[in-house]
Amino acid sequence: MPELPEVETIIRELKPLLTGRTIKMVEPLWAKSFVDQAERPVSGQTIRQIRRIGKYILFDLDQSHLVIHLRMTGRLSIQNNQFDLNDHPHLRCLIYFEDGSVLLFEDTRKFGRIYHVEQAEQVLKEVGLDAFDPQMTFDYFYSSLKKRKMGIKAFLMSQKWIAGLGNIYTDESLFRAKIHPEQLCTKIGRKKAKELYDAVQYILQKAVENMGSTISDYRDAYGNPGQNQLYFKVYKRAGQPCFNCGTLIEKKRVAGRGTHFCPKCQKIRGQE
DNA sequence: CTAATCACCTGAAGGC
DNA sequence: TGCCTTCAGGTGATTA
Repeated sequence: MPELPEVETIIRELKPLLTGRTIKMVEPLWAKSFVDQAERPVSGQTIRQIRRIGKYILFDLDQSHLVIHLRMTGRLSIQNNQFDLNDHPHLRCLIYFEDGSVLLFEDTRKFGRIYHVEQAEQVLKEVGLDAFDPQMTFDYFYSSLKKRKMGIKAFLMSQKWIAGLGNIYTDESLFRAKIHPEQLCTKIGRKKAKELYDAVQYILQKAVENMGSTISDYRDAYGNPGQNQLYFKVYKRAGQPCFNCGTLIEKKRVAGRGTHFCPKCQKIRGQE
């Protein structure tokens, strides 16, 4: 479910509410949801900083880190008082704070994880620079792109060279840049790559402004859906006319994922 | 190195 | 109504 814009929305909401709070204890309700790989106990530590790298949420504690990935259906929310367990059938982990508040981790499909580690790198070793990292310049983007002998969709999705894009925003970015998802990276010239870089920044920024996209499961920390799904140009629009040219949007499996694109606007090119 | 296929899970939707 | 298949905002392991 959540890609960069959804995760960004959630951490912006959690930051003022949780920074400075001290953890009393963590209670996993589904054992796999909480992975404790740290020597030091999590209890008694205070959240000093909340940040994000790609789709990962990081709580920097005094001596260690909580690294959270929501995968497909994970949700985080804060309950300040008594909450009714009956309202949360997919509750997987609870983080209790000294002041009486509780962070709920709900996750229907049980793919999400909360890692407790001494070093965040233990979890993030395969994750590249965040799409919004100041070091993610066009030159950086293009130099990693032109070396890869893979399709452009696989490149954008991998998280290794640019972190934060998932299936929705990859398809939307490629449509905006008018690049076919199976276009080989090595065949994308500097000019076209710049259009893609700009498209990625634009698409992600607009999605953050719209508080993320909700297809079915995604909710922010207050339980609200996003609004960005109202602005999709290709995602979930198979069989509907392209907003540019009227050609029907196609759906095809690319890089293992259902991929939406306009066959006329997004042609595979030999070079450009 | 890259691509493809599972695996991990649950629930919704469509076909018959 | 019910059964079966397919699909889903993700990633990690394994196999060609």
